[in-house]
Amino acid sequence: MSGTAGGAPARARLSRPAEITRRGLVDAATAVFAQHGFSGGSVRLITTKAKANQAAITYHFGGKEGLYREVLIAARDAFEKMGLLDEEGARTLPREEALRLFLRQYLLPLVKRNQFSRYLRIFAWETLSPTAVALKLSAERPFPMVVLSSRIVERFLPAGTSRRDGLVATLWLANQPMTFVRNAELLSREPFNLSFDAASVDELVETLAGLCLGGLGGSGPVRHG
Amino acid sequence: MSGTAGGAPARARLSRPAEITRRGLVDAATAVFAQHGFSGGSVRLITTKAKANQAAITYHFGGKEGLYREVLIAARDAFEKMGLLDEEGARTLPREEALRLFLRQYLLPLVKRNQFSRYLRIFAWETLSPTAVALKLSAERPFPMVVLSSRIVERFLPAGTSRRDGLVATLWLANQPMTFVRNAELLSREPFNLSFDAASVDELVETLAGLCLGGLGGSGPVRHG
DNA sequence: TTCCGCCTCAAACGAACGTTTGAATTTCAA
DNA sequence: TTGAAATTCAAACGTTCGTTTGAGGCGGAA
Repeated sequence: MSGTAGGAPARARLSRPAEITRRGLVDAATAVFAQHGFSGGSVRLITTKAKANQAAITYHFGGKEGLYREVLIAARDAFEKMGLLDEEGARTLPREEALRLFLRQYLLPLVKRNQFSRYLRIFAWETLSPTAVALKLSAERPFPMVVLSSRIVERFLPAGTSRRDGLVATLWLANQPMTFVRNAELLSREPFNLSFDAASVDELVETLAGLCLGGLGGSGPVRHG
Repeated sequence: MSGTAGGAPARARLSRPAEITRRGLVDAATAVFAQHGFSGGSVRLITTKAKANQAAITYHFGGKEGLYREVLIAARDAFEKMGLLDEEGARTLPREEALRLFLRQYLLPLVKRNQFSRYLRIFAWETLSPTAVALKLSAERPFPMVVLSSRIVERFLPAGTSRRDGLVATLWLANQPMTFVRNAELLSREPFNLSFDAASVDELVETLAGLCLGGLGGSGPVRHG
C-alpha cells in the first residue's frame, strides 16, 4: 500500500488514469455527501457512482474521511473563488445589499442543481452536526460562510456590542439561510408549496431579509430600492 | 410473538413487571435518542441501559421505530402539560413576553439536565432531519413548538401578511432557539465560552429576543421592563 | 523485452446494526 | 395448585458498514 493519502502534493496531469479515478471519486462523493451527509453517505454508493473499486478510496485518500476532506476543500475553494459575495463585498457594499447577497448565495441551491449547490447542501449538513473533519479544516482556515456572516454582522451591531453578542449574532446569521436549505424538502410540500423556481427564491430572500433586518417587529418584508 | 406493539391500550398498573420493563426501555431510549438522535441511537445501548433484553423492544414496541414513537408521544405530552408557555399564553400575554417565554422554554435545556431537557434535544434532532415517525405523529397532532411559534408569529406580522410569509416566519421562529440547542457543544468551547448557567441562558434569551424582535437593524438586545 | 512501481480488482474481514428464533421462565386467573 | 398466556432470555440471523487483502494488470524506463 502506497497511496497518496495526503493532501494534493503536486499531482500529475489529469490525463493520467489514476488522476481520472481520483476526480471521479471526488465528484461522486460530492453528490453522495450532499444528498446523505457524511455519516449517511456510504463508500459503496460513491464507488458505484464513480465506477471505481471500493479499495480505491483507501488507496487514494486514506479512507472515507480523507475523501470527505478533499470534497470540503474543493467546496471551500469554490466559494472563495466564485461566490456572489466575497469578503471585500461584505465590507464595502451597502450593508443591506451585502446581507441580501449573503442570503441569496446560501439560498440559491434551492433552485439550482449544480456542483455549487451540492457544496451548499454539504455545508447545511455541517451546520446540523459538524464532523471532526470539517472542524479541523475550519480551524486551519475558516469557511467563507462564517467569515462573511461575521463581516456583515459587525456592520449592523452597534459599536459597543460585546464580543459574545457579536459571536452569537454571527452564528445566528449563518444559520438563517441554512434553516431553509435543510428544510427544502419540507418547504416544497404541503402546506408551504414553495416551488423553488428563481422567482420563489427571490421572494424567500426578501422575506428572510425582512426578518433578519427588522426582526418580527419590522413592518414585513423590506423591499428593494 | 404477541407483544403489545400498538400504542398504549389501557395497560395495567405500573407494578406489573412487564410494565416496569416498558418504562425502563422508554426512559433509556429517551436518554439515548437525546444524545445520539434516532438513527444514531442503537437498540443495544438502550437495552443495556435499561437492563433489558434486545428482543424486548420488538416484543413491546414492535421495533425501534415503535419505541421512538412512544418517546415522542411522551415528549409532546410533557410539553403540552408542563411547558413555561401554553397556547393560551401565546395568545393572551404581551407578545414580547410570549416571545421571551418561547425562547426561554426552548433554550433552557442548555443548562438543565432533566427529562424535560432530553425531550428538547430530541426536538432539536428532529429540526435537523425529521424522521418519518415524527412527521406522521406531527400530522396527527402538531407539536407544541410549531403551534406556539405560529401563534406568536401571527401576533407580530401585519394583518395583510400572506399565508406563505406566515408559514415561513413560523418555520423561521421555531428554528431560532433550536440553532443554539444544536450548537450547545460549540457554544461551550472557544471562542464562545458560554458556560450555560442560569445567568448566561438569560443573556442568550435577551440577545436572541433582540435579534428576533428587531432583527440586525434593532438597537442591540432589548431589555426587560 | 524485461522489470518494477503504480494502480485496480474481486473478494473477504470484522464490527455494528435491527430483528428473529425458540426454548425457558414468570405471571396471573381459574 | 394448575395450566395457558405473557414475558424474558441467550443466541443467532441477515444486512450494511468501512476497511483490508493479495493477486493481477498496466505503463514507462532500462
